[in-house]
Amino acid sequence: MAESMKGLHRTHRCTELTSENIGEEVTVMGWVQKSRNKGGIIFVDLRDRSGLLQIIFEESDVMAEGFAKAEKLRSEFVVAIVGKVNARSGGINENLATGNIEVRATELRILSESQTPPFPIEEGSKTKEELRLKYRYLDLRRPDLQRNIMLRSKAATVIRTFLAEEGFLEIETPILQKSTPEGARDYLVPSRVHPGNFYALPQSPQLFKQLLMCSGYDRYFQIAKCFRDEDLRADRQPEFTQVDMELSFVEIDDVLDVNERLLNKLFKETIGIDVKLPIQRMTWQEAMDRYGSDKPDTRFGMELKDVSDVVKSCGFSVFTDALENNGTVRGINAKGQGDMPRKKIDALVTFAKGFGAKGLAYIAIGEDGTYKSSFSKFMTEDELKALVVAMEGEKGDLLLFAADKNKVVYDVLGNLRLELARNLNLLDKDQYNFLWVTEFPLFEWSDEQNRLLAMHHPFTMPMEEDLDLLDTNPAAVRAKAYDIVLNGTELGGGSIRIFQDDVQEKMLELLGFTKEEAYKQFGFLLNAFKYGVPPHAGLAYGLDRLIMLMAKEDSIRDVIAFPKIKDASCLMSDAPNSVDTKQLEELEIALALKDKTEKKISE
RNA sequence: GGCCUGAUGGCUCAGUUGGUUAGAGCGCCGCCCUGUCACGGCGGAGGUCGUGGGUUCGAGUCCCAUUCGGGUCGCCA
Repeated sequence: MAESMKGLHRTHRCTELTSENIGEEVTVMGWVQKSRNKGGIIFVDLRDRSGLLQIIFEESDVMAEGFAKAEKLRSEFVVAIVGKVNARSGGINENLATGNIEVRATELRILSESQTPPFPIEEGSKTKEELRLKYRYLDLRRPDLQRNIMLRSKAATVIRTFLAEEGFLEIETPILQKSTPEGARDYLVPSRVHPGNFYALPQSPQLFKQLLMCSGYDRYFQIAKCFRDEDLRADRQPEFTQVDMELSFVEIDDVLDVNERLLNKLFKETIGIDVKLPIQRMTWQEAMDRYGSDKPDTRFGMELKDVSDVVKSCGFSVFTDALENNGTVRGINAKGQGDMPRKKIDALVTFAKGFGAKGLAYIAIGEDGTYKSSFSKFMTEDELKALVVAMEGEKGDLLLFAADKNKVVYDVLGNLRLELARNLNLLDKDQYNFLWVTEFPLFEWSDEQNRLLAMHHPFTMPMEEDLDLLDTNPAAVRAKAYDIVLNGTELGGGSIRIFQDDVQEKMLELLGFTKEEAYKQFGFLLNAFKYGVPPHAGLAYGLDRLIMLMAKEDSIRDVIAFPKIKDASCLMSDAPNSVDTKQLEELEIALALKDKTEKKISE
């Protein structure tokens, strides 16, 4: 039977008690982690979100009735205990923050009983995530998850405080928005009042924050929920949180500066890490050339080298054909991996093929200086040697080459580099390497849609130097856009915005919008730009990823209280679900389901 | 949508080339124990091996399909 806590007030969390409290009467409340019944004496580890505290029950202190109750305690019972803090007369427990004290109970109330939980509530759980997510409310009791969630709260507080001190205003923007065709797939919300019409959940507060700049709020931020109806990954959820900001009357350096100071303060105050300022900057082109990625992990080297010139007249047609087709040949040097077994190299080849490579050429340099190579028979000894020299290959190294269109080569080697680093354990989670990547291309070409797409978004300002290219060679135009990268993860990104309606119209035109379509989609923004708009810029962080890296987790599910699984459903609540026919009728929505889904619905 | 991978008591796993009553640790239940903290001792319960077919004298094990998870490519302005 559950008892009332009437008349009791919790005085401390478990680990708020220290040896300084010895002799005090305290009231603690929490969950039974573990009960150890020695017969005439019972030890209970009490748990709350602060940690563990040992409670000791003896009949001389709690009376026969209290002792009888204590004997009934099982894991996850919720209890209130009044007692006196004592120094431990037994040995101290070095593993516990409160290991040198214990509370000698004088009163016990069982506030709530518990069934045996379906999996152990403990740190470092080995239980399948599937089960933990089904019982997420129990999973969230585990210390490691509680630490993550508390870290997240702390981080949000530091961010709010910092930005407020810097003159940013926290302003909310609508969740029910207008759907736009650019970018990710929208989550749609049907309108009852306007049958056949839909709101979209925001992919980001982009347009609204720009309008806030038009309205003179000059520095805005928001910790904003965003939604994208795309497939999930370990670091991607359909709903996620952005730390979103926008500033007026600024240039790139202003934005980067305030954000560097934000990151510095954030990492210092949450996890005690010193972020060295200024943060390194690298252009997009340099990042691609050196790391094959626009979000390079700079914790290790193994940089790409362009060897196109070295091999342009060699006898290996894989290389020369690629060069003739406007491609390049580039390589990476896996130092000291020359003795990698054939089987592992084959696995790397398979890995590379997953990123579009037709194959992967390699030279393994033996400790005796001899070459083992997949293409030695197509090259002269001198040609091979020149290639090894170009790659700075030494005895015992493994050189890996990709030859293809630039995009493929970057992608293959960039990912191969990461794969090797993972295999060779080169990634130190205690090291935090920040990097600004700047001067992104304004556009990228879509083969699928046969048109230019905005690489960042359609409101990104081109670099002044490249404005002339908008008419002649738009694909070469660079943008005033920047990403903040941490250990190979894109933490956030932003740009200087277009604030002239004519440039914005031009941009939309290049993206394939007619003027009419542009106004239909973004008219409220384009019109706003006609009434005096300050130069402005912004940046948004993926808060989940940020916390994931700070907590050294591999999945953002570990820093989100109630995450969704791969198919975007919730294992705990079973969302999404089918709805009542009446609800659909109200919305004037009829379903045209394909067989597979229909079956699922009728269940 | 493609590829890879997993599913065996409550949890985590083992299960040899197909061969009797499918094992272990932890947990759980009962009894005992006044200094435990990975408590200890004794005893006990608990599994149609994700599901459905097939091959076979015989399937946890082989084959096919399917469900439910995870990773990844596509996708993610």
